[in-house]
Amino acid sequence: MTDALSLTLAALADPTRRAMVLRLSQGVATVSDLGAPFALSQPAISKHIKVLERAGLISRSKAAQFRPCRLERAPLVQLTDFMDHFRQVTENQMDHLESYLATLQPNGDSK
Amino acid sequence: MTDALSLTLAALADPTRRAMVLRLSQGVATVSDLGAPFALSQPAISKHIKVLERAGLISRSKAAQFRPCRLERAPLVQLTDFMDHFRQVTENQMDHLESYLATLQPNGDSK
DNA sequence: ATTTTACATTACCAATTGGATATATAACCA
DNA sequence: TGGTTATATATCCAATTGGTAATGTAAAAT
Repeated sequence: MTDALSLTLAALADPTRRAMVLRLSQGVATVSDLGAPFALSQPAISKHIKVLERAGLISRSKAAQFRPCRLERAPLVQLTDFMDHFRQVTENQMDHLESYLATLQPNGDSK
Repeated sequence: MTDALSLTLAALADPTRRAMVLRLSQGVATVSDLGAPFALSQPAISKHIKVLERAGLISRSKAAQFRPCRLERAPLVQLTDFMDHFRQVTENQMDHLESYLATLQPNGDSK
């Protein structure tokens, strides 16, 4: 399971890491920031972050003792592109309802 | 890792299973159909399919000796909804280019 | 009735994962 | 200098995963 998309999906297949990534979608955060919400040991947090980093979902810089993390868009874009393959399957009932209602318009011609 | 979204992501974090799911997005297929493209033992195929089933991504019916599989939309919708949280991050340059070009139209008013 | 087809289940294995504790490193602070 | 803060690394462990070969089962086909 060495390909990029698999790494991304595996990294996101954990609620702790998803919460971290959601947090990072609001802006940069340190390792401690990311770990604060969880009742986990510090090494456990470091491990989770390393998984995200290995998947390319985040990158880390350096500032004093801190390692600020920020979200990277490439893997998210790749995953979104993959999900596009299922557009036909996932288009929801609201969408269908809208098209259906459109056919019911009192002047229901297409132009 | 027992929640629905984690199960879905873990199930998709494997190229074999992603290929199966893509195949199923084109329509129903039997277990053998799904396994045919891969150099894997039959139990390995059955295992992969069971992972997809456990994640709710597919359901199986019965027809003679066959167990036709079909894609279920709910987990895909849930995942798409999750990805929507990153819309701001993933909106691509094409989108931005389009909006930018719109501002350059020779009669660039909004209506 | 027997064989074949399609699939599931079992038992086993190596590798990976998610957690913990304990220890190391490195920068800031007093 | 010494202590504190932020983070990483090293072990260790149990559970899960992805694969295999062997066997079971149920319906179809001959």
